[in-house]
Amino acid sequence: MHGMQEVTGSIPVGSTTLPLSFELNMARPTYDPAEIEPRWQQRWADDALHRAVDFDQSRPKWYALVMFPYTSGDLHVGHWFAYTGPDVHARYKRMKGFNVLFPFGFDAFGLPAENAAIKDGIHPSTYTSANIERMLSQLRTLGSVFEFDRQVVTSDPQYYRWTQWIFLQLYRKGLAYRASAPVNWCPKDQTVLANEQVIDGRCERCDTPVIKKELEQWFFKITSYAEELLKFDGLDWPEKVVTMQTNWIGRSEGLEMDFPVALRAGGEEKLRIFTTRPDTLFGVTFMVLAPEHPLVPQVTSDDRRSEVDTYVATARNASDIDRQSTEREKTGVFTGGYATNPMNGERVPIWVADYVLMTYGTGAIMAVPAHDERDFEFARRYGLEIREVISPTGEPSSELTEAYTGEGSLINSGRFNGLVARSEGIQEIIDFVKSQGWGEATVAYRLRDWLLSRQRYWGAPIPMIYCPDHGAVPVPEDQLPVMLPEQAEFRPTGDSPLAAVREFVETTCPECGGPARRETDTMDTFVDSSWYYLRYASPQKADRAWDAEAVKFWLPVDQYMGGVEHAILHLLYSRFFIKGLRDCGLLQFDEPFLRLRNQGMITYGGGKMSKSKGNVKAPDEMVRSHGADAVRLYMLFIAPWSDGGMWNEEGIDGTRRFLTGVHYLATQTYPGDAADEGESNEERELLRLTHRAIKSCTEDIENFKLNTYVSSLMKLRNALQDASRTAAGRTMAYRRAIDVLLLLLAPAAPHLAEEMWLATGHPYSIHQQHWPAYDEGLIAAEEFELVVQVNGKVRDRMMLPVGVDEDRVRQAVLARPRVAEFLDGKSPRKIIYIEGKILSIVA
RNA sequence: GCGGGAGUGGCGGAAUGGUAUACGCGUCGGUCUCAAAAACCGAUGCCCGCAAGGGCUUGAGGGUUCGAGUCCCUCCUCCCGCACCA
Repeated sequence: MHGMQEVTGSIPVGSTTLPLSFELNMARPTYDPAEIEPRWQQRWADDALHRAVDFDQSRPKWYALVMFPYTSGDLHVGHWFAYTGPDVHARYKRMKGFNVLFPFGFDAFGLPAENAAIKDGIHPSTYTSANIERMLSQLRTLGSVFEFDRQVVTSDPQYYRWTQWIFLQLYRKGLAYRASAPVNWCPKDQTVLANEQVIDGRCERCDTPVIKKELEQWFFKITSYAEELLKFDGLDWPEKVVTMQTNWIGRSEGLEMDFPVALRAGGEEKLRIFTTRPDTLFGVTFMVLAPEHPLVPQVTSDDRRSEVDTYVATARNASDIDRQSTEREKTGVFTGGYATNPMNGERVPIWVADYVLMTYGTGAIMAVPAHDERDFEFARRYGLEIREVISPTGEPSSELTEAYTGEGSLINSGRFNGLVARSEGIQEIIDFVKSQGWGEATVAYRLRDWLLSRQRYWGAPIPMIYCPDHGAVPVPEDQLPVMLPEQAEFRPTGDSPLAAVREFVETTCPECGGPARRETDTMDTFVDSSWYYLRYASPQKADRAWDAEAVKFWLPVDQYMGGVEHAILHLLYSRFFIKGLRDCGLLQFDEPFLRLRNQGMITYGGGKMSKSKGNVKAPDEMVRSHGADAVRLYMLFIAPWSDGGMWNEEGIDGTRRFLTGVHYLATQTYPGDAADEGESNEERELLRLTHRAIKSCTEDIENFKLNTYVSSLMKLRNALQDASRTAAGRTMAYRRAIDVLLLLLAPAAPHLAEEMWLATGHPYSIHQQHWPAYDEGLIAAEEFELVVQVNGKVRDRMMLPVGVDEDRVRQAVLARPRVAEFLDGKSPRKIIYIEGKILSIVA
């Protein structure tokens, strides 16, 4: 025994006094996580306890997925925080009777490995496999139920072979194409940068402002799905993510319309513009072309030529931060050319200015300074005319000090005067423009096609061959994978590293057998991650990307969990892939992820943990000193899973104490002689709090409110500890309550729960038990505490039987001396009774 | 600028319009100990009061209500996303 000393006495509990016997000075026997945790992990792995069963029709399936990590180094507590919640949820779903698929893999291609390779002179593949080993061993110590048998690694040739195959399917469908485009270029590192490597217009690595460079690139035609990607019907996604994607796609309805322009060389050309405000057409006082617009040279007059050329050259070389800043004063030059506004026949000057983007709409605008803030600013600066065509009063304003973008009616607009701006005005003018054949209603999207080629080494080679006679030819499918050559100079030189590997580049044309060159660019890693969740359905399949039946069985993903930083790119790309592959006839569903849940971020030392920032906190030491169960509970308890927060490990003692307490209750009171089942008040009370705990734990896990799930477990433990010191501690209800505590604890602290399950005389394994059910009828108490308010303040409380009728409540309350005191002789003007809760008296 | 989210004890946080501060950390007191740690027991929002008790309190200010952390209006602060998108 453990120096236990029995003391008897009494403590007041509520209004009654209960007999009591409790232990003093008891150093609680603790348990050794280092002994029990690895033991159970081994046993569960040997028994394949958590294996998903393909084609099992006897249970509902549940495909739970966490976003797979980059192989950039050790797992840190941020990863653990992210994975513990989903792990608990998956375990819970298994106990609820689901056939759960919960796989894990690694996003292994990409810049982290390449950068480490450049820095330390290690080959990216060596670096990557070392990290994978390390991360896997950490995940095992966490006691997670990820199914590692289905592991997917994107840099494995048996995986990227199918990434290349998918590229070819999309290419054949016309969804992948090659075109010249401006890309991000870092002048210092002499390399192209991925969009996500450009932070606020600067190179992520050297902080140099990035410029645009024109290069031949590969694109996926995601824009042809812009409209469908705006639909989220049937998806249970966070509002925030839906909004972000919707804004990113940026749908705008408007008018495309031609303005005739006289060319310098003689003749006439049509300048096409896009506007969302056709109702302001009579307010056009100038036109603006983007510097890259093809008509610029043709409309520029001889006397303006040198100035225009200089401006265009400067704009092309300007860095993104300079060009995109809204703070900067707008600049531009007059071309000397003129366009005609078909609406009123007026001649309007054509300017070039870099506030107009070649990449949106048609790269040209009609400027209406009176009703557009940007045009207003520009007109002010260059002394251009500002003509009001919309007025809130219907009368011209005396002076415009800023662009008026509000409601009003049309003025100075010929036959359209008096129409309501926006709604009516837009419609009528579009109809008129259409009837004249000047243009038509269109929809513009902010979304651009997905630039997928990278001039980088560590990625899947794009499976194309260039033949002098046959042009771009796809690599035949039976020649996949196009292997990434092991030896290559991957330091950035400004050229694709693969271009320097002769054995790789030199090949023959699949069409004619003549000499040909391979494509030397590799694919963006977002391509790899756009389909990995399909591979999990049949990861070992050697002769195809996926087994159609397995995909049909498991997909779509029921619940996808990860950081909100992937709200746009990864999730949008994945949705595009599914729709594209569906249209290739390869899939029969429309959306990859039915339900999406985002965890919050764990910050440390003022920011997101990342290896490059050096503020990483590893969980390993905590696991050694407190055990995986305590760390798991702490991860759940530290903050709401969806919020995250600042890392702080001071509270870990609390979850460890809790587990020690559970261990104590389960070992010290079992096996004891339980008295026959009775119907005592204590037993009914135990039953009540047990069912109450089941209810709140169930609801909390369902809703991913995992911090309150843990606090419910703690409340139940506290209550059982109190009960253990009374006669109630020797009843069947108490023993059942201990069982329930262990079952409810099992998803969060799987090792201790299993150990105690056996220690209390149950058969292996607790993880194959059913999640306990609760009975609402048993939760209801027999008495309730009525709160009495007088004039809005709580003045008294009293115990009453449940179901007591209102008249009796009123009588009882009005008879109370404290109530009389606060009524101070006045008679109540109004009495409100909320059944079972509160009685509010207004005097 | 536009869009989204959030402001509650010393700290992390909890609260279907109905007892604000659950649960935990920390702190303080106690038990045990030569002592300390651990463990256990208890107290712990703030102010006044010996006490009984009273008053105040959810970023600020108004409003609706018998009753507001929660709903409405005005404002402040912080975080996240997009940002010259015509």
